[in-house]
Amino acid sequence: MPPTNKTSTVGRPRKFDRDKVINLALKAFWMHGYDGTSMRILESAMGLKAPSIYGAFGNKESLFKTCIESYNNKTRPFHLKAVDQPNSLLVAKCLLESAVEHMTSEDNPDGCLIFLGAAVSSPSSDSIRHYLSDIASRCTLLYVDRFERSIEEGDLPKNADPVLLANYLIVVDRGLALQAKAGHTKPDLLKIVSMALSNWPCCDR
Amino acid sequence: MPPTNKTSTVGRPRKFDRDKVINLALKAFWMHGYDGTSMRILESAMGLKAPSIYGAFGNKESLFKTCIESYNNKTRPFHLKAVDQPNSLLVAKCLLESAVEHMTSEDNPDGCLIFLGAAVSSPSSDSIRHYLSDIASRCTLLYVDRFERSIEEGDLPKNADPVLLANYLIVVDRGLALQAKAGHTKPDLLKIVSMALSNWPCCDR
DNA sequence: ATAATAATTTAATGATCGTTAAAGAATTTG
DNA sequence: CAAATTCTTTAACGATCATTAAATTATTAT
Repeated sequence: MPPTNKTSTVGRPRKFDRDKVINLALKAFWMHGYDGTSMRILESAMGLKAPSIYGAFGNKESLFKTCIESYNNKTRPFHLKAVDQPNSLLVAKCLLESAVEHMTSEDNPDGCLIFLGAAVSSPSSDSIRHYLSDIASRCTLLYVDRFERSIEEGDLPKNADPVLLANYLIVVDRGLALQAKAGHTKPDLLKIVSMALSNWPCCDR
Repeated sequence: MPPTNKTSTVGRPRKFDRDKVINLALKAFWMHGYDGTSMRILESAMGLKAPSIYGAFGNKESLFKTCIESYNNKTRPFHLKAVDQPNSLLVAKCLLESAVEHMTSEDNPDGCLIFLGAAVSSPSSDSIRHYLSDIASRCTLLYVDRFERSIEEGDLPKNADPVLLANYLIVVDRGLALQAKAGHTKPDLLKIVSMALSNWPCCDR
């Protein structure tokens, strides 16, 4: 049985909120990356001692994956909102603009946990990199499917390449993440988004 | 006096070629990033023991900076070739296409040392991140200047924004680097380049 | 030859890494 | 109450981190 947020009915109850400390750990990973976030950093970020962390989450890698899961749950609505837009240009616009919002929000560290985490590859964390790359791939597929629908619906030309369009968006998205991490501001990034969308092959507008 | 490639005339001569081991270290950093590249990795990559490395390069950080310098010297010709193109579209095309070539070359690790190195930020390597971000900024400026010239020369409209154009290229460049690191192939990336350039605001063509 | 110098080798340093054993504290069950 | 269970705390584990001291080796200068 996997660990849940509910403490067992017997024994000493935990005195921290699981979701709350996941969020704290998430921000630590987001700031420093997987390798850059030591257990000492996690301890102070989460306000817990190592054995409590291990008791609740297994080890550092599974804590990281738990954080990624939480991160995905939080960002999924943005993707669903994007693919729910009425045409492909609005899909792309919605994706990139909420990405910029997400990457430059006051409440969050700069950049994107998934994209930037996949940039690192210490030998010890190759499995982390592949894990994150897989997530990015699944995310791309969501947009490929959406653009195939756009071709059927006629808001993209018949000869449009859904895979290319989706990959293009992901490349811009990734680039924005690195640019945000390098300290560029939200207005600057939004200008780039609008330029990146000015070549979109719409049929209607 | 800073260390040079020439061994002092007196004392035991070094038995390794400085430039050669810089190149070996460079590839190690390129593969694993600054933090991910331990001294053990460097020792085996360079075929040297730690004290020889320290003797020749100071410490890990200054070895890294030496590698970056070498990397810059090797990539500078590509940028100079790009800004030497006759108009801004060709400048952009040359930049992105040689970037893809560079990031997916058989001889090199995937991605871009500068861009991806700046993605990480362990507390210990914040200075590294800023160092790399500065390099990227200087690189951007090169293209800003070039596009200002393009406006004067008339191959960009008078109302074009050179800073935006340069930043757009850098964002795409950074995105391509992450995409390459995630395993995407050269043909895929070149298709994205051509899409990324299809919105270029040329006056002539 | 001897002295001086510098690179290499071996082996170790203290710090920090992720992880865990052992003991103490808090709760439910019988 | 006592027993059982589970979390927290303290303190440590071996491994690895970047770095260096000391001894050895190879070369030039005298």
